Amino acid sequence: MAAMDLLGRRWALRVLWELRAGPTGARSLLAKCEGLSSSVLYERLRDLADAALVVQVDNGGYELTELGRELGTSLQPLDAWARRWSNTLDS
Amino acid sequence: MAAMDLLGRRWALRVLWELRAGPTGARSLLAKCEGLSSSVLYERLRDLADAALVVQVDNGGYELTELGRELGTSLQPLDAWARRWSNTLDS
DNA sequence: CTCTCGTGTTTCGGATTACGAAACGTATCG
DNA sequence: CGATACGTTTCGTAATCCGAAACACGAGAG
Repeated sequence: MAAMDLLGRRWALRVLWELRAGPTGARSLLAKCEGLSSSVLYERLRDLADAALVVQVDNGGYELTELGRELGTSLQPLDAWARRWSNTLDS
Repeated sequence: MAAMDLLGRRWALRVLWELRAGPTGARSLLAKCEGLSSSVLYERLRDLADAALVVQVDNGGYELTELGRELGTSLQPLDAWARRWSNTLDS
């Protein structure tokens, strides 16, 4: 499964996750992802760009491509599950 | 997002992915995941077990828990997307 | 019983990757 | 001209991963 090789890399899924909200700057991504270093972020952004899931916009920020948004929506059930799981951890 | 910290680790998602098919042995998982080393596999299996997503069965193999199966089904749209994406790579 | 084969599992040295802070280039605002 | 904010790169250190080897255990065969 080729998609897993890409999404399995550290922070790849998380970065995609954050980009679902819309165009986001690099420094903003770093702020949202606690523990992510800038060097790794740009490496992942290149990975995702090479896979045609992300493109860079005029002002320098990043946003999902059509393909990336499709992946984003198919991540929605995972989002729902993660929220439920997060709640069971509290109790 | 706590789920991302777990699933963001290398091979974590992929191992879960493979376990959706049903109870699977460790050596079988190594065969399915080309490039995965045994040391990392057992580390991930421990991670997933600590998160109550995976349990070890009598004969030594591994299978998803109820929680793990829920996560598995929420991965189904991602599965469908990955297949579509894999096809676009061929053309 | 013993030998063999197929498991799950651990160990460890070398290779790869990630971290984290610093710095560079550029643009904008006062 | 500073000062600030941003995208980006660099680099030494730390963490992680790979990969092969080995160990432990059980099931069958001879």
